[in-house]
Amino acid sequence: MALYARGSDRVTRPLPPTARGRRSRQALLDAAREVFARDGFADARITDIADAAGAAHGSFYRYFDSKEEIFVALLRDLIDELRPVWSESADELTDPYERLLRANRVYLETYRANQPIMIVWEQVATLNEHVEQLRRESNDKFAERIERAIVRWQSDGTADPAIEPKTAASALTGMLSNFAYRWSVREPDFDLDTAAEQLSLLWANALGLRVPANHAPAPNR
Amino acid sequence: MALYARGSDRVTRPLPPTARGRRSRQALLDAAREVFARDGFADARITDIADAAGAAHGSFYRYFDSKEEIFVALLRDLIDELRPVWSESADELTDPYERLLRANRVYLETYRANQPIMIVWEQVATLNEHVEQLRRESNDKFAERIERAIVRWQSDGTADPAIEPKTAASALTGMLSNFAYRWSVREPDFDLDTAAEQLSLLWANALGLRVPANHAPAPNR
Amino acid sequence: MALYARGSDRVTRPLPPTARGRRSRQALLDAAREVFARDGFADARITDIADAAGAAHGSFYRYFDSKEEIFVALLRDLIDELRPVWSESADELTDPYERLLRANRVYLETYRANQPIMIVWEQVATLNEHVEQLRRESNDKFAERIERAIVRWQSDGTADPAIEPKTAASALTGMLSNFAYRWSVREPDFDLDTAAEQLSLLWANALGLRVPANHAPAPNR
Amino acid sequence: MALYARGSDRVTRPLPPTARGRRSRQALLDAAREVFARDGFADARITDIADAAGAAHGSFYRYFDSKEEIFVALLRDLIDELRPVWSESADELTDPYERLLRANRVYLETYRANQPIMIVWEQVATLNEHVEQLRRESNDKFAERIERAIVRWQSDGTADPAIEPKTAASALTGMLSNFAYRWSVREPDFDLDTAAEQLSLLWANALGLRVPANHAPAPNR
DNA sequence: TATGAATGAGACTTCATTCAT
DNA sequence: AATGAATGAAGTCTCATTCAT
Repeated sequence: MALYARGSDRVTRPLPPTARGRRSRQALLDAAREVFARDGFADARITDIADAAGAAHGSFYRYFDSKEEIFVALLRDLIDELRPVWSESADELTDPYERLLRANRVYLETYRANQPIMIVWEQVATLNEHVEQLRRESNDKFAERIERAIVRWQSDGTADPAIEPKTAASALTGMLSNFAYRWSVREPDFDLDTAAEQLSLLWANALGLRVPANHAPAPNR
Repeated sequence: MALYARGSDRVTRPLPPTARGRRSRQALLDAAREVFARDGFADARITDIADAAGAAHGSFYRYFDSKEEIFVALLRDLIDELRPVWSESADELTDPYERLLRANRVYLETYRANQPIMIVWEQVATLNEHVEQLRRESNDKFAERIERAIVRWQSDGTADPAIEPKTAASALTGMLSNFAYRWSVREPDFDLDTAAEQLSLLWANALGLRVPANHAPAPNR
Repeated sequence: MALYARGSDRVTRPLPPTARGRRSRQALLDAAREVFARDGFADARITDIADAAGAAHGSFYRYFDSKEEIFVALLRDLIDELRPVWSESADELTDPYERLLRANRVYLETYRANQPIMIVWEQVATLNEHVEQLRRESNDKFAERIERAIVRWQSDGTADPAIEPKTAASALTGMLSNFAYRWSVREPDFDLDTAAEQLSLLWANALGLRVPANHAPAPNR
Repeated sequence: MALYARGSDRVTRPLPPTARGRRSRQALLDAAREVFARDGFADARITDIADAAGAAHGSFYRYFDSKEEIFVALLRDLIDELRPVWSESADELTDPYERLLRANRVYLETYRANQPIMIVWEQVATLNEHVEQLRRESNDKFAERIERAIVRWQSDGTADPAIEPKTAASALTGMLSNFAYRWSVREPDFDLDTAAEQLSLLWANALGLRVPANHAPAPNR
């Protein structure tokens, strides 16, 4: 298949030299996002993508070698848009719960904003090694950020020392993404605020963090 | 949703009347499980299934109309094998944590025992409405069991009353299944005991349950 | 294919020796008529015929070798039912027009009573040599009867001597059958009396026969 | 029914944009006419059509979706060729019989010139709704022309007023087409002149038109 | 660069017919 | 005589990819 350079850099073909070429390439990418979102990966046909881009069938192959390749290129863009999710936020909220809540909100918001393509990403990850790896890296970045936070909180004495940070980070971020997926599929209009609070509560509890009184929802029932 | 008749009769077509026919059908099912596990759904060819069953090409169609249909029939069998996961266990462990731990272990064990086909199920669920529904039903049964338990524990005063049981049950069972999936894909030989304990700890904490001292792992690091 | 003995006798397999066998055979024939009428020849499947007869798939082949064979057997029965159409009627109506009218009525009635299978016969005749021959024979018998009548009428001085009897008989019986077909397909409930009278009028005129005043419809418009 | 755009554009898919494409499409149409004429509709295989056109298997599907579709496209061309049959002729022959004779001759000539494909058309019409409709439209145009003529002749006092024009037109054109079909199948080399005269005589008589003495064949026998 | 035509491997299905019980 | 399972040839259709213009 495609060959990878070390680390996270992939061999990518250079962008087209002419402006016209770059426009065509971008049109294909835009069209692809639309078509994948609508039809899923398996059912998307290259013809449809070319049609949607207003390009001839054969033009596709000037820019991309295969359906997989354009999908990966698409994901690169998407991953950039997801950066806020896993990048250490610059702001310095001191309260751990507040930070969790913010992170979870951002995650859910981003997921929802990109729902259809996120779902397809999920699908393709199960079918394609390369895409799986991209997802894993993206997941991992988020998980590593959480893992580092857990370690910090444990050394602060803020978090339950019995927790194994790596496992917990993986499990909790998994909980989040799985939740986002399930609810997107079932009830695309779920109430984001409530969901973010409940999930944050579960996280905080799970890690043994203290939840500020003003955030503890009214007792149930 | 789907209603089952008693015993081995399922809705959909009746089993073949002769023993020979039933043997053939079963051979196809066994072959299908093998082929799906090996090739995934999309790459599995009906020809391969027939071949693996030692049957002629066209014989497949005497018993199943399509790849999807045999896959669903296969899942029906699998779901029966998963019953212990979501059926209320008869035993009367009184300690909530103990019960969580047991449930999580059973889940992980079952998942691992059926790893390849579980992974394919996960994949197909994203591609196919009918299969997605089967998965959802299976998930829901487990989640409902957990939800009932949370409600009980909240009324006991054992669990955090701020937790919304339905959301929590969905999130926590999702965490479990996502974890099982991720680890199966990455490290099929992960240590099941440790994983079960860590996950149970997270669950217990998340719900506000007390963890018996003998189960709290040694402090980290 | 099947071998024919001389003349109109065909080699036919003997009827089954046991009563049960004969019943099965007949059930298949009845079922075939129904299925052919419903689905046409090309779309009728042997399975369907067997099913409709309440017989097992394989039983069909004990009695018939192929779809064609059962169709021909079916036509044999049908042709018997059509005998009144082409057999010289015993009664001695003296008036030529009266005899035409009667013949045409009988034809249309018979056609209509057997519409669906007649239409299929028409279809199969275009596809299958053997069936075409049966139809031709059936047509020819009718045409020959008409031809003989024309000759008689011409020697009587009742019919236009310029008419070539063979061509006319073929053309006019063709007109009749084509009319029956067209109207069956378009307006299965066409008014038979009116049609018979108009057609007879055309025949009589064409042949130069005198139409009795009481049969001449009121002038048009 | 179906509306045609001007010139060679038909409803349904637009013609290929490039000359090469149009050549390929036409090659397939030509090949199809040949294959259908040789094998009939049911036995014609798409593969054979592609082969006969010197095209690859899959190329067929760039231009036509199915065997039926190409057959219909073929008929559209054929119907254009049949136009002289049903279009009111410009010439002003005053004698009704002369006009009948000319119309019948044109019909028989055209039928004979396109014999093989006409026969297949006849066959397919019995199998396929769409084709049946095309045939009906074509028939109807001819019948309507005759119907108008009958009405005219009746108001002239030239034709038998007892005739119902619509029925007669349908019956007589049916006679013609049936005759053409029967004789094409049986004796492809029938004598066209004689047939045309006999048929015209029958028509003229049937309608009560006077036949010019020079056209009345010598008395029979 | 762009276009759209051409290719052909590959999978799916159907169903008449044969066979074992 | 009857049953229903098994067979496999035959044909359809799709679509990623290559090519000629």
